[in-house]
Amino acid sequence: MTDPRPVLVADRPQPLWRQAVDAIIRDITELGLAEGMRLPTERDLCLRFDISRVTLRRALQQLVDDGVLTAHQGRGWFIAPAVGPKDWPNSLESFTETAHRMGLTASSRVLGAEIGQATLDEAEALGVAPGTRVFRVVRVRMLDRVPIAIDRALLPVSVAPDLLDVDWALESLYGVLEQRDVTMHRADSIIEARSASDETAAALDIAPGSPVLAMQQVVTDRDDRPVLLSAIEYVGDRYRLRTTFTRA
Amino acid sequence: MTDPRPVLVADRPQPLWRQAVDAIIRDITELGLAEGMRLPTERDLCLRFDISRVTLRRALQQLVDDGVLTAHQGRGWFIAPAVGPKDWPNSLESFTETAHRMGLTASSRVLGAEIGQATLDEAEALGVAPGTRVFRVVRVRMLDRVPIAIDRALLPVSVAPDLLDVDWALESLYGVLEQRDVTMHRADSIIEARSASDETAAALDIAPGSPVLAMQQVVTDRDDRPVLLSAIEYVGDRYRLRTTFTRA
DNA sequence: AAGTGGTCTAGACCACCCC
DNA sequence: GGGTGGTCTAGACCACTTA
Repeated sequence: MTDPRPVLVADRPQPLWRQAVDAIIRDITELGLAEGMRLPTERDLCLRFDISRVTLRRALQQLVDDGVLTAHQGRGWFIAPAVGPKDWPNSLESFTETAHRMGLTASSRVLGAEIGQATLDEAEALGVAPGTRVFRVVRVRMLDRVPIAIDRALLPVSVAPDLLDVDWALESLYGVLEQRDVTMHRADSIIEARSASDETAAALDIAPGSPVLAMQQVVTDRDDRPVLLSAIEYVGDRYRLRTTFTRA
Repeated sequence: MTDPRPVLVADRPQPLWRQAVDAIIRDITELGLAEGMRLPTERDLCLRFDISRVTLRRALQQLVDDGVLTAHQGRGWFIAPAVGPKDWPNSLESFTETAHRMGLTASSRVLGAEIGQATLDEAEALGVAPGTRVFRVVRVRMLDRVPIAIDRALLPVSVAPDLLDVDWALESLYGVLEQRDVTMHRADSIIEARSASDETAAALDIAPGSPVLAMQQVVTDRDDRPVLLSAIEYVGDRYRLRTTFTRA
């Protein structure tokens, strides 16, 4: 027989504890282990991965931080209740993603898509020079054909080219941008209640003056560079926004 | 001379690594170390706390998770850029605190304060039995005498006693609760735009049907136990809500 | 009593940064 | 080259759960 080879490779493209994290996640996803199920004991996992207990526990700790596992002293390690994006403190979701999560179909009616010049306010929010060429798209967002919101988005053409060619009635802005390697990491948002303007009311098929939930967002990438301005007005009784506030 | 005593006690009310975390935080705050300053080397800190390097690193890792420190390989440990409350993703602020931050004075007109029984919905949200004795207070919240919102708060009397004796026209609910050692850590919030009911409109001195921003919150303590239900309706054009969404 | 996770150690080697 | 953090180990003891 040959020597028993370590399950995890010895030379390190990745630290052993990182490999253990990946291996455990793979086990959970591939074996389809459900929430609440028990893992093998730490000592067994050490044998299986051929690593020390300290190293294994570093991996387990990481998985706790990631919300994958929980430990119960004297009992064992258990798979944590699955937290979907909805349980995440404040996940930035596109309209399309939210629709999917709720089992609905998102679509749009395009009211306008053009390339123009950034106004003073827009330029300031985006951190570019006034007059910079920007792409604008105005859409009525619908869930299963029901108009839910009117969405005015704006971004510098330098962020992503060729946006005029996209079929905005079907495509998701977030999806399109991510295809073009634009990362959207944070959205600073201002929210208020307003009366629908005549124009907005007509687009959304509601009475003028009806309450709408207006949200203005500056979306930035991982380096805090603004990539997108978004102004959405949701029909008051057709949308709810969820968020979480925490206190130090 | 006596024996040199360990800096950290040997018998453990707290794990050694936890004590090290506290000691380092104390150093930073008491010595007023500024962002970007370097800490002693790991080996020095081990000597000082009389703990092993593994244990020290457990503490340092915790401080990284808490956003207090950052490590640079080959260079040392550094104090992370201070994140003020304003940089905090979503700080939970009371109406009074927000007013202070903006340099305004918060006051209230009390529409009702009583002890009653929790309804089925309230009991479910609070995680108590229906009929549990709860304290309710309804207030019109004002900034510099201008009515801004109507606030309906509810909490089990078991959380804090004697709430009927408080002068709610002047006191802050958060302030009163914190005096009674109730910690408010998280507020899961649902936000929507609504038309003001006749009752709400009268209380807020606006036209019936005007848009209001309605926010319902379940406020929980550090152990995720619900301590407070809050339903606030803000006058549409007198309030804006700020929040931040992030993406994985 | 046996098994589980929780904590802790002393020592080693490596990768990276700076002089 | 010398100092720093990054990783890893084998072994020990404790606290908690379960039977």
